[in-house]
Amino acid sequence: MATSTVENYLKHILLLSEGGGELVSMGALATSLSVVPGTATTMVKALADSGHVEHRPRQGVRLTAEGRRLALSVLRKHRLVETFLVTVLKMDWAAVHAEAEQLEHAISDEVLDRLDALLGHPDTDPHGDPIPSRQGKINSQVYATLATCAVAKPLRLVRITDQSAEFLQFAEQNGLLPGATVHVADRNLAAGLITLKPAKGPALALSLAAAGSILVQPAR
Amino acid sequence: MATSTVENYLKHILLLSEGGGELVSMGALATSLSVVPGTATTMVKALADSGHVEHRPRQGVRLTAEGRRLALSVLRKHRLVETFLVTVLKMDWAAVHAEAEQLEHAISDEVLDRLDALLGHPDTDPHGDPIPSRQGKINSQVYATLATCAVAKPLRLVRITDQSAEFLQFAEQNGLLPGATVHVADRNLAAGLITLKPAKGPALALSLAAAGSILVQPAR
DNA sequence: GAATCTATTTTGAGTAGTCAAAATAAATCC
DNA sequence: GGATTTATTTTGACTACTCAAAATAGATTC
Ligand SMILES: [Mn+2]
Ligand SMILES: [Mn+2]
Ligand SMILES: [Mn+2]
Ligand SMILES: [Mn+2]
Repeated sequence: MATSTVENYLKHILLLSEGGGELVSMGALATSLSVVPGTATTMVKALADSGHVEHRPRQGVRLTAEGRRLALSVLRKHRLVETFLVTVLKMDWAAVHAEAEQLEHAISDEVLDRLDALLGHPDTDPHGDPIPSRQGKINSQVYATLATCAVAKPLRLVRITDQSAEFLQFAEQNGLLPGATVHVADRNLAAGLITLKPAKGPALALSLAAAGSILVQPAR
Repeated sequence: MATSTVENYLKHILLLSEGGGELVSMGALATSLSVVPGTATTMVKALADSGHVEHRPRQGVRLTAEGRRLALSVLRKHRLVETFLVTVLKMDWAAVHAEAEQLEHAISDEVLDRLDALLGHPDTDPHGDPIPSRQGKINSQVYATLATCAVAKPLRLVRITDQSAEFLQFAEQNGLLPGATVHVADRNLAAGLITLKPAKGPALALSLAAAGSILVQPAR
């Protein structure tokens, strides 16, 4: 059995590599896992020995097929657990990430399957993050963000990629949940902000950085 | 935070000490945890340094108030998780022990409270094991077993103390679930077995050893 | 009151993961 | 092309377990 440390390394490599393909630098991986770079190097070499990753010294890491399989299974657990915590236990969507970070390592495949069925086989979690299928398929569709989308067109909010509790709380307060309908009233590159008009509720201003972590698609 | 190893040691000490009071021998503890005796000694000394237990060299261990508090909280998580797995996810009651053994270390107090509410604040788990309250109170009532109870009197089945998957499967197959009504038709000390008559279903024979792991109380 | 048996403890060593700090390689600057 | 900056790797050390095997303390037997 893979330890939870191994599972975390693989999941972070997957998330940092745009789906598993690109090389991930030791620095980025170390930062993402909150360890020092030397630790990441040491662990990645062990992961390479066990066949979970390919390590190109001085260049980065990449998942092997087996590593990717395991990483996707951890990600599936993480996101199904988040969904359960929000939809069944009615927990705050800003709090569930920390919980799922632990539970993803403690849940068996058997429990996961039953959770999946109980939830009606959802394909996204409460944040709009795609849930990998049992077979390891994951929706990798590329969406526009509020920083890059068309102005003055109706949009459906798809996903919030900034997982920080503060941002999620802010988003919820302003009705910015996946499924909500909005449009960008104005985008001012010079000032570095956009004005957003939700279908319901008052207009609000967002920095381009914040806008960039909200994914949308054309509505209707 | 206590590691899951520490949590397991404390929980096993609690379970082996009839509620936390009596001294538990290193041998019994080591067997219960599936480690060699030297390992148990080493860990118990560390646990004593951190104030979770009192170690009487050559005699045994006992929980401190703090150790007991922590052990009860782990036990509460274990049993509420088992209850959730059986009543919500409809899992086999013989399989949930292994699952809960992991999940008990990954569940936060916040999630636990919500699980408890979802389940309607149960006071026993699917096996009839008492669930400690949030405050650490636990029903320590002493029950008769099918090996010691009155013969030919109506009985209500209270609890199955043998947690092995085989025995639980056997019990379920024969309708021996907590709440079931039975009576002991005959007890033959010489042959070492009893004949049990469930309210519904055919009579069946049980060894005294097996009978001793089924707790009952007078029905009606 | 020794000799023996049994449970416990100690010792030495190994695995998994981590950090601090020094060494090294690669990229960038002049 | 040589010096400097930056990222990565290596080294040495530490924590939290764990086991095998030797040492020891008690209890039991003769
Ligand atoms: Mn995690
Ligand atoms: Mn999510
Ligand atoms: Mn456990
Ligand atoms: Mn139980």
